[in-house]
Amino acid sequence: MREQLQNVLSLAASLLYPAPMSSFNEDDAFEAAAAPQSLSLSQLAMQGARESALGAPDTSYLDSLNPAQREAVETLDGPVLMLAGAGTGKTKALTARIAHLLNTGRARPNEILAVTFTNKAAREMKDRVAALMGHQIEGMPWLGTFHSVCVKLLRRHAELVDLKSNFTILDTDDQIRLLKQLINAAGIDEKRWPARQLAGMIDSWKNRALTPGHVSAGEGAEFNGLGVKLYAQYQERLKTLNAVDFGDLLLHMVTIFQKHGDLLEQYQRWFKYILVDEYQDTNVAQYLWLRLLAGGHKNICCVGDDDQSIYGWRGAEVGNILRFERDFPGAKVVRLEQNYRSTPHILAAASSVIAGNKDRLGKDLWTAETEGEKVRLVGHWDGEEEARWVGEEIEAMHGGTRARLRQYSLDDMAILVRASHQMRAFEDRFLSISLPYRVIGGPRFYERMEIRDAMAYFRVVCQPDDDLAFERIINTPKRGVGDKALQDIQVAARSNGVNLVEGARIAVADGLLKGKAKSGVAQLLADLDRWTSLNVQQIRYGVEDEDALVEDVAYDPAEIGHIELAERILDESGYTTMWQNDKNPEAPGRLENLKELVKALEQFENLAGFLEHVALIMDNDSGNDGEKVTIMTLHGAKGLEFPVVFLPGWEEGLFPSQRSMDESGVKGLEEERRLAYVGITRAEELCTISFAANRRVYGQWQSQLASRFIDELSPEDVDVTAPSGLGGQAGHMAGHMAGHGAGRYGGSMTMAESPSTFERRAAKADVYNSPGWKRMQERAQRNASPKPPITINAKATSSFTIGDRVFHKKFGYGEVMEIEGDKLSIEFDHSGTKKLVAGFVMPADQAGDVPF
DNA sequence: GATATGTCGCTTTTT
DNA sequence: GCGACATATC
Repeated sequence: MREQLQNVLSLAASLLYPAPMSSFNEDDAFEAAAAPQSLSLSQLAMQGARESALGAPDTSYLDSLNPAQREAVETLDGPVLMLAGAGTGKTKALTARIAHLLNTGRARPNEILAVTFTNKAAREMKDRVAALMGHQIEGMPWLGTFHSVCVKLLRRHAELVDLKSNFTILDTDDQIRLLKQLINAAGIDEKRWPARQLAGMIDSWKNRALTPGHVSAGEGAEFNGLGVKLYAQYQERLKTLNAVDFGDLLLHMVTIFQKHGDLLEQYQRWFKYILVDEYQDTNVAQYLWLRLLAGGHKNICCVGDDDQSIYGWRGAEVGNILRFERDFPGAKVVRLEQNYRSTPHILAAASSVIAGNKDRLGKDLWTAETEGEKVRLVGHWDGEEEARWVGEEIEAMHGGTRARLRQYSLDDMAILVRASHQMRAFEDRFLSISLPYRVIGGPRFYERMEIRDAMAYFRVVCQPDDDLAFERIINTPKRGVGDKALQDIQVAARSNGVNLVEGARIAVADGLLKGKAKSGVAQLLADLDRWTSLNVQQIRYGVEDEDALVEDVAYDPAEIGHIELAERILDESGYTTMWQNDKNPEAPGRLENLKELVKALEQFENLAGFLEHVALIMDNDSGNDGEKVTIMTLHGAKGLEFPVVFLPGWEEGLFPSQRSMDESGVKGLEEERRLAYVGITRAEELCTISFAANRRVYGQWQSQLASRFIDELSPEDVDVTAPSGLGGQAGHMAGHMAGHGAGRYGGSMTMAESPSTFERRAAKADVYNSPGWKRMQERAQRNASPKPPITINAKATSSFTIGDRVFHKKFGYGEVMEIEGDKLSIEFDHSGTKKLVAGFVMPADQAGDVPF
């Protein structure tokens, strides 16, 4: 009770004395962070509600828990490791635990640190806690992803690592561009030493919380002996750009906590309880960060499943979960083993696969269910047939015409692939049969060129030190500024020790630029100044809370809102005009996207807030319109569940991925196996695994071997299903291939023969003995004979005559107007007249064969 | 400096 | 079989 009184008092204090920037003052900083201005009333109301709840706490949320879950929820103090198998209700337990902490008065909402890996998980947790408590939990500012929590902390203490609190968060693209510059400056061949690779190395160092000074000599000498050196230079550049990358968010906070014990102690005291979701996915930096924060009271509850650790390639350490008990002696370990999601066969099949892994903490999943279909296994001739078959299955199940099975909504069905390039086959097929689908994790809205360009403008306006953004916009739209002019500006900036915007100013003033370049840059600078003056810096970083990142700022009526500002930036810069004048068929779509971007701004108070959101939340759960089949990667599917799941492409090299095995050997293979486990356990009622004998890889036909994971499935839980509803499509396939082949490359293409290796594996999988397989084999042979070898020569197909309708990938459809040798003059329907080499276009009727 | 064509390398997985 | 980047040509 005394504590509660204190809480209320300090809360009141926080309202009277705003927190100073970047300082820690326990009495007010956290309060301000968690419960500033507008929340005061609801916060106080909640305090009251809880106090009354203390009299007769409503703990009905405990009633629906099973004994293990209940134990995990009620063991509030001290370290707890919750080993939660797939579908065992771990989110339920986790949220009940938060509710319990609040309900028993152990902590106030803003004293609980709860971290997840994805924004989705964070959102779900927030929603479910709210549902349990019967009202919105407004004061849980520290429930979020590792990254978003760290951004909040880092904004407050930025100066401790020589940053300003309005630092920019760079995405991978910016990171790569920056590294490229450094590699070029170091005078080594960027071809042989690609920036991507360096980025990967730096990432892995950061994941292990290694600053340049801590990288071992051996590792640092990688990358042509320059690894650490470039890393150090990169960090220096980030500092001058006032920017951080993703890894820095964690690493800087670890550094700060390690260096400033007093600050750490204050945070240790503040975060009374710590909860961690998906603990098996934590990397070393995250682990250290958690260990530092939990170091005082050790009230840390980690939830995870070692069998679902699938992010080793990103630096996740399964070891973290395996040694939890050593890190936190006396830890209580609770196993959640009752599965509420899948039918017995699905569960058994998944267990039989994962049993192949060593070093497991070991869990025995069980279910009270008794009914259910076996896992289905289907072999196909090639990837396109696989897609066709899946499409037909989905249609049948959607129509409710599958024997023994109920009718399913398209939303109930998902296709989970190993690698995103597998998605195309399904997309193509579904488009041609008009089966609605949604792709999760595809190219994202915010990664589109026009969106990144627009955001680069916003970035420069918000944070003028952001040279990368400036480089992006300086000649977009064209202002007559080429490489030469940009170089002059860079030199001017460097020799004066200023950012590129200022460098450009100097270059204009000193007459370094001439003609078009000069006037173009001068105009841009004038525009930037005007926009900047209109952009009120409404954020006071360091005093923010989860909902309102913004201090109340008295608006000058002369000032304009950020939405209007954004529109003006895009118009006045000429960026909108640029796309309006663009004749490419995709230009209208890009303008649409820009409109959407401006619309998205409505949800934010200002440009800076928007930029931060975009940097951290690369969500794209748009398109909730109507039923759709979901297509996504296995990684993306973790944490989700679907009544019907298709797992295509179970072939050696693809799944398990060759690369994974080459790079990480047995460890890599085991991670792939866990991925298989994750995939199977996503299914509630029906799980269908498939593989193809042939697949096109890099445009080359390759024969495939059925995956070793197929051998590992327990036979008694699997039905070998014959592909059905096929036949008579040889002509279509040949035509399809010709359509592709007539494209740009057009070299010769030979269809592989049916591989005997495949047959051997198939025999093991018992496919070979099934009537379905025999039929398929026959059919395959029928199809195979007219098909390969097909030799296509681009030149041969390029005999056009005047008046022919043709198709070009970029320019769309058009008509041949003139022919000079192998050059055609084509009048495109939407892109004007162009002169092109014949090999670049295909007859319009052939193009019709190719979806899009 | 901008455009059209050629070349290379590549595909896991993402906060 | 695609896109990023380099080169050639205007």
